Amino acid sequence: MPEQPARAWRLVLEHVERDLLDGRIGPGDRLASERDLAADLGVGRSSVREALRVLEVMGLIRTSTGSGPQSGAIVIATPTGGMSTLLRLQVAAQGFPLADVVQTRLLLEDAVAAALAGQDSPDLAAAHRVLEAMDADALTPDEFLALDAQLHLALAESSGNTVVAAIMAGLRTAIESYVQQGAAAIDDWGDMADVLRAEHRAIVDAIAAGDATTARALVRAHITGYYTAAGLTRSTRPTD
Amino acid sequence: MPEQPARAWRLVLEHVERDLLDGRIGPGDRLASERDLAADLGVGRSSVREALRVLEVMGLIRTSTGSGPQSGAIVIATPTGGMSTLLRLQVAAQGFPLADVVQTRLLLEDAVAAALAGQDSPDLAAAHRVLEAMDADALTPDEFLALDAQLHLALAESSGNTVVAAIMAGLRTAIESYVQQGAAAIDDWGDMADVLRAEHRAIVDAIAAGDATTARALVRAHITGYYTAAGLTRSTRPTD
DNA sequence: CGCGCTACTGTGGTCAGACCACACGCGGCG
DNA sequence: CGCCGCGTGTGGTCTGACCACAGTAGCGCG
Repeated sequence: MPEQPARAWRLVLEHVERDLLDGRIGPGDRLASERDLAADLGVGRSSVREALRVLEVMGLIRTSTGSGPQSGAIVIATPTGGMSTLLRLQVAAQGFPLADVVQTRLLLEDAVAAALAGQDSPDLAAAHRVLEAMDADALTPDEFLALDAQLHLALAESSGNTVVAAIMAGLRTAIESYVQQGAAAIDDWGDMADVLRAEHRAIVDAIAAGDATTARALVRAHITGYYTAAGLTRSTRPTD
Repeated sequence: MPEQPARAWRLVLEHVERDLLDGRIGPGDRLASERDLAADLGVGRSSVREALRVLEVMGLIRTSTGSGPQSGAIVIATPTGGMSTLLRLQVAAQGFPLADVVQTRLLLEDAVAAALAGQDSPDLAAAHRVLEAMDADALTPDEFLALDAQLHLALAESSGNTVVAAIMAGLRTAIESYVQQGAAAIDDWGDMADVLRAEHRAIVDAIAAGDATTARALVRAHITGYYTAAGLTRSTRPTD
């Protein structure tokens, strides 16, 4: 073991993780105040803050000012935010090629569709609500894409796997700016929106019918089709 | 928009992300010094540090003391570390049920095996090296499991999808302590190790033969088999 | 006695300044 | 010419201070 030089903020991070693992604290509980943590662990308050900042960005805690039961750092464990931030930054820093992100999304969407189709009575209520919202006529591309993201996320959540849902949301966020840029490159957005609407309904119908094979195929065609049209198969730059 | 109260550290985070997206900085480049960043953005140095700490934990930068070209904060973009930390913490905070993590891993391993089997000449050199290392007789369960992780990771990396590889490494880390605990619950570890060795070779052989269907089936059996034996199908506690 | 307002207390958020250990690199010394 | 030492800039940490904020306790008034 290289025996890290025991950075103070890491001490705090490990302390909180230990408390979580041992069940001393859980979702909804308050962490000790920054000043108390600093005193307990023998580190400066700034080091405590650095650790809490990490936990906050990762979606583990929520911090609020003021006093009372709702103030301070509270364990929330909402993975989506942290996953989105991580993937978005990694894509920005070129740690993740765009193509790999798209491919991974394809893989997960495919699995989600198959899993849902295999369920006895998949909960498609949320998906149907979004489908109806997407029928509105006066949607801008950004609004439409936001609903599109909501639909795919609703399907992922219905599949019951929180990890897959969080990763999919993160992947989606990571390439959001690229997708929006791609939408601008599409000639007739109205046509494309109609095509996407039809594809969405076909996918949901196939899932409802329990036809996993068809659902998978439709999902693959839906995603690859859009990305090809938006020119996302080759590397693009988001802003310039 | 709720218009966040513009927290100072977030300003720094967005500034760095912008620089990354616009290509002003990239892998290998140095960030401005903490003091310079603080002065440029009009925030305190502690706020800069909180943002950099987040970037460091997420695997975006590496910081070193001293002077010279290798000192300071350097963009590295190694996603594995950040993904592992995120997933591990979320599991610890009960944001991710263990079952979902296992299921997601299964899904990804399955896809990796199929993708590799579909390649013309998959690069299995790394996998073979690990296979040989696992043949050693005097391996403790922990050592064996570490090699096992290395093998699965090698396969994921060979598949060429960095996102999938990073996520798989992260999932593996997240449940590491549970897996180790499960190993202790297995009656005859020597037998189990032999079974695992045989399964590994069968998987790699199926991939080399280009038999995707067999490879998928073997992978599923391999993983579910071990998790069942280790009692990881129901919720367990890592330490008590 | 009861209601409402105020001041207090404890929280995170931020900044400024100080000190340390460290590593590079330049310049002087042998 | 080579080597050693100190200067300089870096992150790492701590301290202390101040702010805004929210809940609460207590006081004063009706």
